[in-house]
Amino acid sequence: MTGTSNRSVERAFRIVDELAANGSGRVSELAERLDMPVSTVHNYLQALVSTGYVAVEDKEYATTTRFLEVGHRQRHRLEVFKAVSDELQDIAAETGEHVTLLVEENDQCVIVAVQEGPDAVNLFAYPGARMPLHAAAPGKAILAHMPDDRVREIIDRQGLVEMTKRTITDPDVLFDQLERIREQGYAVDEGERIAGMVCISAPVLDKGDRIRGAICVCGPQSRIDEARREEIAEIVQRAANVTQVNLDYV
Amino acid sequence: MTGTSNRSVERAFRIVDELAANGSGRVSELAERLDMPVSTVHNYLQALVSTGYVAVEDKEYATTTRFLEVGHRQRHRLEVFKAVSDELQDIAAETGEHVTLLVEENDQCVIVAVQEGPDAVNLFAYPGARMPLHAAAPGKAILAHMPDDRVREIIDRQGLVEMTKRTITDPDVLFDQLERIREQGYAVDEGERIAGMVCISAPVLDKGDRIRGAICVCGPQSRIDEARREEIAEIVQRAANVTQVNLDYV
DNA sequence: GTAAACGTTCGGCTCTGTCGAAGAGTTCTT
DNA sequence: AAGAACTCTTCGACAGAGCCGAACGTTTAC
Repeated sequence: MTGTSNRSVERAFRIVDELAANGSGRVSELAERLDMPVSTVHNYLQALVSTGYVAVEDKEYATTTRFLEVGHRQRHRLEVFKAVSDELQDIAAETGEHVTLLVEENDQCVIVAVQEGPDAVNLFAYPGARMPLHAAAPGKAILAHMPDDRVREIIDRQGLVEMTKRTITDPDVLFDQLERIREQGYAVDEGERIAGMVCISAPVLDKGDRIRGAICVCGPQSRIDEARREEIAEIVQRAANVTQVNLDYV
Repeated sequence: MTGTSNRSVERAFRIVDELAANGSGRVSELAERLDMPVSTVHNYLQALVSTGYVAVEDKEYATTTRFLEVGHRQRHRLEVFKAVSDELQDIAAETGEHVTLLVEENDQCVIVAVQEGPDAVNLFAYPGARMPLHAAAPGKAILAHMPDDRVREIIDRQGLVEMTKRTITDPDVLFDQLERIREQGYAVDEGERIAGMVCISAPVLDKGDRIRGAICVCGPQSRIDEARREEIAEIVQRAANVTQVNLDYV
């Protein structure tokens, strides 16, 4: 949080980010894109290869499965991930839609697990995908159960970025909604993050009422009318409840 | 490959490895385990946090979901992963056992995807998990379709480490087996990597006969007799075949 | 309330990462 | 074929970045 940092570490991960974004890259290509000297990039890539986190084949550098490994290990230690166990799959089967488990991390809302039901639309949703907390149902469900001043801090740091015309960009409107979410026990968004998509999400709280994550169902607006929305809200809340119980016995 | 390296990068990833291995860690704990000065570890952790790959909560440092993200993005670019699509799930349902997709990376055999059938035994198998190529059916299936001198190089670099009493440790025996695997189209191991487990695996080749990965079914010896083994071999080979066809049309 | 353990900041020294330039390959053009 | 244009890799001298001991805060334990 203070100014202390390490240039090499920063640069190494900038290269990793670039590789992850583009799938792979060559020395000079990366050098140009990152605005670093070719020989420097070359050195970093060598160093990264020797760690095993990057591999090279025919001068094409790419991240290795080590990232998958580290990611999966971490996920398995996320208590809420263990606690949700088969619930996601059950909901996906029951609703047919796209089901996700999300947690808060670094002021953002991150997908931890994805389960696609038989009718799920093809979203760009994969474990690790990030989105702003204010701009979707799961994020709002999470914010609703954070202390108000923490929410304010997050708004200060991240702002209320507009993702679609319907995204909430006024803090007062947001706080009103959070209040309502607490009352009704679940959150809804209609195209606030992705136009034409409806998301319904219930928070997962632990024994001490601390927010641990959210379970979310997403589907196209055309398929999810008022009645179906309540139906799904029921299902999602039930799953969140089961998860909460599991959480306390882990 | 040459001596060129970068101490900071090495150290940063050593810390990441340590965090991944133990789930999380505190400054002094890591300092001791990695034999580095406390202040140095502190600096690195700060740097890592600022990259977003590590997060800290109550002095506990842990890797973030960023690793999951990078890993999943990479996986989606693995052609063989796309090509195998729903085959794994189908095999898992059909056989009831533990089904995996594996590829070669850095002289090792790495799990890319896991699908557990209803009767699957609880293996310590997750995406990113690594094993020696010579010590299990999928690795042997992969080796069988590499040029001989490449296999020799791998043996030279990695050795034939003994994992159980049945692991192949003699190069001649290994080469004989590879020959047989090529003839019969699939590989088998009986407790060569994990005592009591039988694995049956078929290679996935592309148009140019280059090896791209292997599909593997694992189950307890007690449940998989000679007849069932052939049955599974059929299924695995069929799936590998479908994958190969998909691969050529991606 | 005191002691012990841990986390964080500071700053001077040194070693390490840095990057230009040259060398070695590779691919495309003429 | 031979050159031109490119990329990758090696080398080495220099400067500034990382390093770590020690001092300072802060938390935990007893």
